[in-house]
Formats: sequence, structure tokens, C-alpha cells
Amino acid sequence: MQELLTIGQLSTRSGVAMSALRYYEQIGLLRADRTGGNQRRYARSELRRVAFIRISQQVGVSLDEIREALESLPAARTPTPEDWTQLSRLWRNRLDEKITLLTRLRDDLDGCIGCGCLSLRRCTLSNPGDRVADEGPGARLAMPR
Amino acid sequence: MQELLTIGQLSTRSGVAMSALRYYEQIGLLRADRTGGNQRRYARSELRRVAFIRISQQVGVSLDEIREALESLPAARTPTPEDWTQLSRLWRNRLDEKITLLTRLRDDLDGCIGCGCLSLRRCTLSNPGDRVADEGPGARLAMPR
DNA sequence: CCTTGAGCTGAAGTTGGCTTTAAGTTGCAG
DNA sequence: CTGCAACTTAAAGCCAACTTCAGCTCAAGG
Repeated sequence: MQELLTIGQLSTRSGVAMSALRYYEQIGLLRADRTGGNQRRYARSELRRVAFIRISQQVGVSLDEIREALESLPAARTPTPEDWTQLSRLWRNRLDEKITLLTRLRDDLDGCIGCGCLSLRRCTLSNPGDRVADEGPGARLAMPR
Repeated sequence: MQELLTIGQLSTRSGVAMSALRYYEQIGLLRADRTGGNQRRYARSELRRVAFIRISQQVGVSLDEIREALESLPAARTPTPEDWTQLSRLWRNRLDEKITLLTRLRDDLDGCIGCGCLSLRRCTLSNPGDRVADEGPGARLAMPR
């Protein structure tokens, strides 16, 4: 089994265009060794990173935020289980938030449909936990961040 | 209680910039009546739409797709409960997919952390249901759409 | 009536996330 | 050692989703 992947191989295996992979490297999301002739050679572990990046992106996280997360992994040494645990904890919160938001949207959409109103005022959807009730009556979006 | 909202009021209540609201109107996501002096007056129901738009966007849906969804609501007549049910069903699938993806990411991240590997090859994360196994060995991202 | 803040338009500018292009170099199979 | 696909770079281009700007008009309180 090959140790290192060419950019073409990484692209095929990850389903991400080569140009995108180069772009990710440029903005510090991926790293690659070079051959004598200056061609990229990726460690197999970069596949994990690409998967992490694309899935995170799919659910609305910016590349900037993804980089921040990935930067918590030390570049100098091989990440320890503790390093990964740290990263995991960070993202668990973020993911939990998103899941909650989505589930609420889905259920409230269903709920609102039930009564035929799609009222985002009466629903918790746009006003979770009535957090903004003291800002006066009426609907108001309560978004994370 | 006021019947119609000015753009400033809609902006304040929705937390969405006026320029964004005008943009949404321009691309057909919102509709507004006009005063004699050409100023926008929004029906209160537009508040629902804005909430729907922003929440959908939060979880990675494009404005184009959102418009498609909203277009399933008839402009000519007041939407019936059936109209809303249709829209709801459409989005339920979409949302279910996203929720599944997110939950898997979260759980697998945890699981991988457990063994200290964050292996996206062995995990279902990047290869749900081994859907791509017959495309050869190794990791490959299996994304919806 | 006057002032002032809120709103109007169209056009240009911005940011994120890439893709495309041009012109050249590398690496491997035959 | 040749030929050709795969690779390299920098720069330009592109699309989505807005924001900003200039120069104006409107609406409501004093």
C-alpha cells in the first residue's frame, strides 16, 4: 500500500477537485510534502482532514472556522488522543447547536403545519426559550452567534 | 397593532439588514406593497418568511433553493393548509438528511476519538452504508446531492 | 413650512470559495 | 530515451450573497 498520495489520487478519493485541494493548502487547511520535482505528496491522514472539512462545510461552517478548529491540532508533533479529544469537545458543542436548530425547524414546521399557520411568532422556532421576550412583543429572530 | 411594517421595522424585528431585505425582494424571496411615495410596506406574514429564510440559510441551504421552496406557495391566493403541508414535506426530507449527516459527524467524531484515531475510513462518517465500496478500496466521501 | 431621519434606486464594491487559463515541468510506461 | 498524462504556478475570472455609495425623495414632529 502506497504511503503517499498524489493530488490526483487525493482528489479522486475525496471527491474534491484538485483546484480546491490546492486552494485549501493555500489557506492553511491542508499540508503536503513535495517531491524533488515540486509535486505534492499527501500523507494518507490528509484524507481525514478533507472529509472533516467537507462535512463541516456541508452543514454551514466557514473555512475560517474550520481552520481554527484544525489549528488546535499541533503541527509540530503527532496529535495525541488528548489533542483530538479537545477538538472533538469544541465541535461537539457546535454540532449540538446545529442539530438543535435543525430539529426545532423541522418539528416546528410540522407543528405549525398542523395548525395551518406556520406562525413563527407562537413557535419556539424563532424565539427559543423566549430569550427575547423582554425586547417587546412580536417575532424576532434569535440566532446563534 | 399596526397592519404593515416599514423596512426599518422588519429589519429590527428580524435582525436582518435592510440592504439584505431589499436584496431578497430583488431576487424574489420577499414581497412588499408600496406607499404612494414608493416606500415598502411589508405584511406581517413576511416576518415568517424572513425567519424561514435565515434559519434555512444557517444550515446550508442556498437562497435559490429557498426560493424554489417558497415558490411552492401560491402567490395568487392565500396558501391553504395543504400548500403548507406540501412545503413541509419537501423540507422534512431535506432537514432529515442534514440532521442525519450532523448527528453522524458528531457521534463518529466521538467514536473515533474513543479509539484515538479519528479514522474516517473505518468510520461510517465518510462512507455511509458502504455505498461506495464497489468503487474500490479506501476512503471516499459520500455526500448527499 | 421646515427640518431631519427614514427610505428610494442603480451601480459599484466586497468577501468567500472556488475554477479556469496559460505556459511551462515532472514522472512513469513502453 | 521518448511521449504523454499528470503535475506546477500566478493571475484572472466567476458566482453567491450581500454592503456601500451617491444623490435623491418621503413622512412626520415642531
